Amino acid sequence: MLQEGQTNLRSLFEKYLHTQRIFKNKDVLRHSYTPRELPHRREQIETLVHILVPVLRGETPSNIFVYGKTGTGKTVTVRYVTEDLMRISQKYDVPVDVIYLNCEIVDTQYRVLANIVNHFKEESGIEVPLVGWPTDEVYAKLKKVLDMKERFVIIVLDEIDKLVKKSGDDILYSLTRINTELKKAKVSIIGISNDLRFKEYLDPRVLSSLSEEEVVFPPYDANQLRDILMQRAQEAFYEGVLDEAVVPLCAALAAREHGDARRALDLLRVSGEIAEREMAPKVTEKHVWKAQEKIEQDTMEEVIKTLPLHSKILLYAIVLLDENGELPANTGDVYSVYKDLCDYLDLEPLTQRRISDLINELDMLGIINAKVVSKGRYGRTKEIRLNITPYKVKNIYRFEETLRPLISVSMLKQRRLFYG
DNA sequence: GATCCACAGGAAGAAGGGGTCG
DNA sequence: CGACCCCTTCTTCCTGTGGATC
Repeated sequence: MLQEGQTNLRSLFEKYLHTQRIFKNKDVLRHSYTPRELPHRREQIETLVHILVPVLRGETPSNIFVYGKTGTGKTVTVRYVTEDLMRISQKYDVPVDVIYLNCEIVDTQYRVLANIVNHFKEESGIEVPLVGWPTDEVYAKLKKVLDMKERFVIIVLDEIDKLVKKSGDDILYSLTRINTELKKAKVSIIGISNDLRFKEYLDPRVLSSLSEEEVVFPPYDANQLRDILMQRAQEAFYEGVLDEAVVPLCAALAAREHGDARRALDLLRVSGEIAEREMAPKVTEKHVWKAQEKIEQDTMEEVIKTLPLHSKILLYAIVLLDENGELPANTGDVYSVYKDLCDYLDLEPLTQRRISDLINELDMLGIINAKVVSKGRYGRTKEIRLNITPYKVKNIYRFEETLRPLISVSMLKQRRLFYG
């Protein structure tokens, strides 16, 4: 029995092992990968280098504020330039430290300071615990650690908008002025943000010192995305497995979504994964379309999972109407089914006024379509349609304690609920 | 043209959570 | 710690409305 199971398993593995390989190195397509060349970012690279080059002459560089939408190459470019700077600085014997912090994770004043101090822990022997110390003591330690020798410290604060939104701009105020309190070390800051309005939240004093220099990253167009993908595809895939049309299609689809290079890379990677699973010899346009659909479905699934409870019940009411062939339905229909579902779950239903707003929210999220129409004599209402398959919704609810009972609910023609 | 349906969606305020300050 | 404010969610009450039908 066991013997047989083992052979089966082995042969199953072998079946996959010996099929055509698609990926040579999939990591090249990941967001975190820093390529050797950055196409179409030459201008930004040169600007950054120009701002940072004083370091090599022993002068403090300006603080830099970098902004642009997601997937425009901000992070990867800053990493590329700072890594190069580190390399060159060793050659010129200038001590430079680059500290990269992602403020989505390091999102409080304390954590930022602690992370910087701990960056030097091997050299200084000082380590700050992740919680517990008073903030000003960490700040004092930071000054001490930085000032242990002559050096330049470049602090990269990625997604700096998240930090400011959560913890205010005090930390930035301290950091931009820390140089006046240091004798040996010099600190510069590179702030990266994809929220342009974020500058409005800043104290004018912080803003002026933080954005001594600004570097803007415009979105890529389809041609530029194609170049980026081409370059990565060469390293990521085996020769000849990519159909000619694949890269241009990925680029075009991603360009439609405000020129997001991450999206383009995801598309290419998922296309390859789908082709691999299908054991296809080549990645074709067909796989790209499937990948596009899969990515959209995945994000949609994520959105539904995080919906508040009553929006989920409301969505289920629409799902039931859809299964019964009663879409498009209007607000009143949906509300009455929703109320019945609340009854069944033993929950107080929300008012129709509130549900009307929730319907608009689902519409904004693209899960449903709600259009205001006038039916003359028969009133003004919304026409509500479903944008996903009922099956997907049920699949998600299957894993949720409170909503699982709904899966066994169906609806009879007279719109009476039936629990089977 | 008047009527009138079935809501849309604005206003105000209650209730509750979260954060801040002295 | 309470007092305070702000924000979100939700209710109550309300006025407004496009166009088929009378």
